[in-house]
Amino acid sequence: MIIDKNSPIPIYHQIEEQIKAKIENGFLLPDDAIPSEREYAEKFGVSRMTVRQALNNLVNDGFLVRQKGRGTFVSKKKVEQKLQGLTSFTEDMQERGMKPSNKLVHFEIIPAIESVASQLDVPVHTPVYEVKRVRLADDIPMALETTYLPANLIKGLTDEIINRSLYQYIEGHLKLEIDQATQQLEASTARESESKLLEVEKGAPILLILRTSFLKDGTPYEFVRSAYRGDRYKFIHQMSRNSNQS
Amino acid sequence: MIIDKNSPIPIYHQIEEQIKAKIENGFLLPDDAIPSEREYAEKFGVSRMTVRQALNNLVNDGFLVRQKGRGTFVSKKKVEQKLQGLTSFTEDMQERGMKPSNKLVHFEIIPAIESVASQLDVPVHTPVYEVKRVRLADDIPMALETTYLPANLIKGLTDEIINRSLYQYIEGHLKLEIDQATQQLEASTARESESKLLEVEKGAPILLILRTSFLKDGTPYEFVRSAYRGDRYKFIHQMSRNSNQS
DNA sequence: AAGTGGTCTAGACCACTAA
DNA sequence: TAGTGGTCTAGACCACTTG
Repeated sequence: MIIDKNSPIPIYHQIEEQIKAKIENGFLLPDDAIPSEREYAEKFGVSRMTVRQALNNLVNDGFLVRQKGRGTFVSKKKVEQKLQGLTSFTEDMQERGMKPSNKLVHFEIIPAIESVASQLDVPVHTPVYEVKRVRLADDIPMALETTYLPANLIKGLTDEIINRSLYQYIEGHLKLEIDQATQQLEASTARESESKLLEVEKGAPILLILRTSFLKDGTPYEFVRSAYRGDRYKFIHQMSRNSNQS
Repeated sequence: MIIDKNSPIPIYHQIEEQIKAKIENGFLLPDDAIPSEREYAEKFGVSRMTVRQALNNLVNDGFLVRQKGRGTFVSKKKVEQKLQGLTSFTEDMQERGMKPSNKLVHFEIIPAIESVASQLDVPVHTPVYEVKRVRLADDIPMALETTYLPANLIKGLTDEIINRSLYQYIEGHLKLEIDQATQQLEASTARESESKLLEVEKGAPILLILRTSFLKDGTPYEFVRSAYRGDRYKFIHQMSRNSNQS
């Protein structure tokens, strides 16, 4: 382990990366004590505060745990933040080791009904794209997904773009910055029309996911209603305690 | 604003709390610039590094945003974070404006079966508390919840503690630091036994939530299986696109 | 008693932004 | 050019844990 004091990369960041690498490569194992802050400071020829800045970042990222009077230790898990964050159906299935595919049921511009308009924060009857797809995993139906997009925001949409990647079109071509989404999950049972497309019995368990997605400036750009087969899909999700204690 | 240098509470924490209070009380509004680090240092008669530690914590908690060369500003949102993070049933129902209550079905120490043992990362047959409760909202059944806790970690549990607040006992009395949890959500239908306790028809939609919760050092301390009534409960959840860039 | 992380000081130079 | 946050130093005393 060696650092370059003349590098434009901050020293604390260099230290951080090297310790992180040791953890990820297995040179440092869970529950191992790492050298003390003073040891690192001497070894690298830097001040202890600089070492602390590196360690603080690793603690915040969940790689290390401090214990007063004892030392600093490698975290037990660092449960990978995998399925965190906004993922598309395609990304989601790939994470799960399945092959995603689509069947476009229909694609058209319609005037927004009230429930859609309110989610997208536009007046009722504003033109919106309605995209209805059966989502397959390993060629078996997984979900029935209906997406609504404001036509004046997501311009020039074609069925070809949808089949390639909607997110890439929005971020890459339209240069809009996707920020976050709110989801609602609830249990339901398959309606007649859904049961046929999903190839399950009528009344079979369905996981309904309603998602409204926003751009960086807060504009909603997408409202999605997905009906997942209860027998095939589990939604997985991580959350932390300290996100909002005040 | 004034700080007490002789207080056992660290100075940076005192500064932190006072700035946070100003934001929450509306004395500092979103996009407002706060005084510079040097101004704070002089005003409080402390070093700039101490001020920085306070501001860093507020930045990490999402209250402030730094901009190189410009200054430090109050975050736009911070309201959004609501139903984020790990919440108890009690907190969850209160957020939703409902009155939470419990009915203890049973409470005992049993040897862990395989599925529970693997979630809690202990050998099979290790003693665990099993706590089964009907969770009510406005006096109507909302969920059937079964919690498993390793008996050698969560010591001295009584039904009274459970009825008060399990989390407060773990954090306040046992001094363990709760960190994060992984959840699995799936749609199912009510079994005979569940339908009776939840007061729904057999076969009614059920939202199953399986949660494994971890301490700061990565030790799992709790595995919970909750069966929520599909007709009464929706799980709400926010996520951002850039959650995991390192 | 020795070592650890937690807190804190009083400076310093840098890159960046704004006027 | 003046002011800001970003980085860094070389110390210090504290409370805590362990031998």
